[in-house]
Amino acid sequence: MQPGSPDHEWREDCGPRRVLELFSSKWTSMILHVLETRLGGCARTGVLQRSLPGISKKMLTQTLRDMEAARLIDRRVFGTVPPAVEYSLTPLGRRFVEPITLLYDWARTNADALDEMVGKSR
Amino acid sequence: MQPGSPDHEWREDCGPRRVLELFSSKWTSMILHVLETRLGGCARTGVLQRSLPGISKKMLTQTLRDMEAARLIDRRVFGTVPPAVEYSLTPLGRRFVEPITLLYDWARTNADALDEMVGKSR
DNA sequence: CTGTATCCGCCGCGATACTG
DNA sequence: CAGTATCGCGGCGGATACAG
Repeated sequence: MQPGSPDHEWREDCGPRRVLELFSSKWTSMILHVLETRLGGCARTGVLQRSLPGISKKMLTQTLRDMEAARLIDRRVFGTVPPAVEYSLTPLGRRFVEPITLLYDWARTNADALDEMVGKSR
Repeated sequence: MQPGSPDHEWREDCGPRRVLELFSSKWTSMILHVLETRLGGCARTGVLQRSLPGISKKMLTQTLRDMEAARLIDRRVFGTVPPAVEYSLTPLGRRFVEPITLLYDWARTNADALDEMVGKSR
C-alpha cells in the first residue's frame, strides 16, 4: 500500500454509509424508536407528534410517507369520524430499530460525555 | 396516563437526540471512524479526502473545524513545505466513535436488510 | 383529527478561483 | 498540500390556509 493511502474507504454505496444516510433524515430514527417503545408497536399521528417536540405537521406527514414507501412502516386508516390513522413497524422496520436502540442506550449511559460537548462554544 | 399520550418524548435537549443530531452532519461520524481505524488514530487531510469519496474540500475543512471546536479532534500543523496537517482523536472523540462502530458493525452484518430498501422506489 | 397545497426565506453545499 | 473567499442554485422545512 502506498504511503498516505486510506486504510479503507467509505464508498458511496456501501451499507454503513446508507445507514448513516438514514439518520440524516433526522426524524426517521426517532419515529421508529417511538413506535418500537409502544406496546403493540403502533401509534396514532397525534401521539407521534406529541412524542417529538419540535416537529411540524408537514415534516411528520412527509417523513411518514417516505418511511411507508421504504417499507419501514405500515399505515392503517380507520373510517371513523373523526378520522383515526395508526402507524406500525413492518418486519423490516423492526430490524432497523436495532441500531437505533443501540445508539439510544449508548447515549443514556454516556450523558457525562455529552455534557462535555455543551461547552464547545466556550 | 391519559389515553393517546406518548410513552416517552424525545425532548429537544435530551442526550439521545443530541447524538442523533451529531449524525445529521453527515460527515462527522465518517471522519471519526476513519481516524479510529488508522494506526495511531491520526490522518492527514489528503487521506481523509480519499477515504470519503464524494466529500468536497470545502465540506471537509468546514467539518473538521466544527469537530475541533467540539473538541472531538485535535489539529496539528507541521511547518514544513509543502505544509502537512494531521488530525487525531481526542479522548472525547474516542468515546464518540463507540456508537459509530456499533452502527458500522450492525450495517456490515445486515447487508441483506439494507438491500431490501433499495427497492423502495419500485 | 388527519392530511394537502402554496408560498417563501434561509442556508447547506458545490464550483471556482486564489494564497502561502 | 492545505486552506480561504465568493458566488449562486436547490431544496429543506416553517407558516398559513383550506378540506374531509
